[in-house]
Amino acid sequence: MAKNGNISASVIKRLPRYYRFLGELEKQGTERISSRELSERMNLTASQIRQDLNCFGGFGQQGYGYHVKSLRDEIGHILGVDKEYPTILIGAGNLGKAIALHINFETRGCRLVGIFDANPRLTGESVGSIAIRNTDEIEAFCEAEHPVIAVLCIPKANTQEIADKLVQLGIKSFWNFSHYDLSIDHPGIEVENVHLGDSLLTLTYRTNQLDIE
Amino acid sequence: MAKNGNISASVIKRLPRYYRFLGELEKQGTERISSRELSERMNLTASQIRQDLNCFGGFGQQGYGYHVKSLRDEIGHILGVDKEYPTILIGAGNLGKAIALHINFETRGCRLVGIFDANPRLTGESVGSIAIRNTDEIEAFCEAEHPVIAVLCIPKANTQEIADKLVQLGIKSFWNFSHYDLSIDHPGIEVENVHLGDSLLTLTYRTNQLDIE
DNA sequence: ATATATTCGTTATAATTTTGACAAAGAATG
DNA sequence: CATTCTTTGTCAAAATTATAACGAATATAT
Repeated sequence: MAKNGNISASVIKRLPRYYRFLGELEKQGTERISSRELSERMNLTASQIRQDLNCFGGFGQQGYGYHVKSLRDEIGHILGVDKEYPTILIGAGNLGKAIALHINFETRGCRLVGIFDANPRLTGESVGSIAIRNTDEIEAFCEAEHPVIAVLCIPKANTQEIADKLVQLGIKSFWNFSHYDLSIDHPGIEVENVHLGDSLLTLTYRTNQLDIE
Repeated sequence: MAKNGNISASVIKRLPRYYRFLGELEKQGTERISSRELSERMNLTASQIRQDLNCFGGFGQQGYGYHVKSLRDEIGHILGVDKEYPTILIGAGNLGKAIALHINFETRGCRLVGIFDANPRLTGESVGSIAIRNTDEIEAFCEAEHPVIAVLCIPKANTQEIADKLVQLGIKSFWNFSHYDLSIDHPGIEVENVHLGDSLLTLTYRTNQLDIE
């Protein structure tokens, strides 16, 4: 049933959104849904939904549609929400703290196990239930806990250096919030750069266009 | 020179990144750069860079390349970094505060002029140099200050309702961090949904693939 | 001053992504 | 139980996006 070949990035980017919408439907008690109805709610085409889902398998049934709970479970499994990748966060400034508190890592296959900051005055302070450790403890921590994912909320100047070091320590994936385009040439390392500033700038552009047109 | 027709979203999304890289080059004292050299630094093709830039005008010169400072200024102008759109932020929780402090609004054409939260215990508290006001003051504030952009850092349950109200009060653009896909049907309203959870989930997926393949 | 090398802007080609069409499978109806 | 309706999965077409190719303009070197 699973015909997972290699899935394009465009499809992958839509999966979490399907997962969310199906979650809402499930919460509302909806048992089944057709691609047409889902497409209306999500503001895309039914054809695209069917084609996206068929990258992974025939989850639907002709004349019926999709069973909401089963489909959501399938997509969740594909995304890996049932994993528990040990995750560390580097940089406990405003953004780092907010990410640590605001993001539900557990429901996304991650378990936040450590927070680090270079500022010794933060050492010992807690963010939620997790104590902030000093950056120089990272190495020992990694050797003991083997984290797989690192969230980077650090200034751009240090980012490449720290990331390279973390690769040596076994980190496989980076969720990078620093104002720096991280790229790691090693194969088998994944990077997700989040550029909030870029996101805002595209909105400024579009706001600007409203006035012009 | 400016042949700005209607530019595709794919191009727009790359502009802030060009702007950043050119800023770095300028800071390093680089005066000129060719599309080839820039493409190597940015990890895309020279052809794409030339085609992207030519959506807006011929900023380069054969045999020379692009003048870094001029090109950066042009792109900045296109994006609207020289604007001063009055911007308000709703929701002064962890994420809202972090965004207010962490994002440099001024360099992106925005001026953060007000922060609001429904929790009365936060009223009067300050984030950076801006006092938190109670949500019920939004209406009067908008009538006095005419903000154009709203940053939403609020729970998903209230998002649509608050956004609709803000549209009535003259807000044109939304930078939406709530776990809700905001869509406004009015023409002339722009929405940039930022789904940090979705971003993490795509990383979980890719981390998962590393193990499988 | 001439020749050679660079590099852009633009057009053509290729690749990717999205949309549309329709047969087949199953559900609903009378 | 046969008929009609719904809706999927899949294939084909269209649209979009990215890459390559190349003439023309300019810089650099001899």
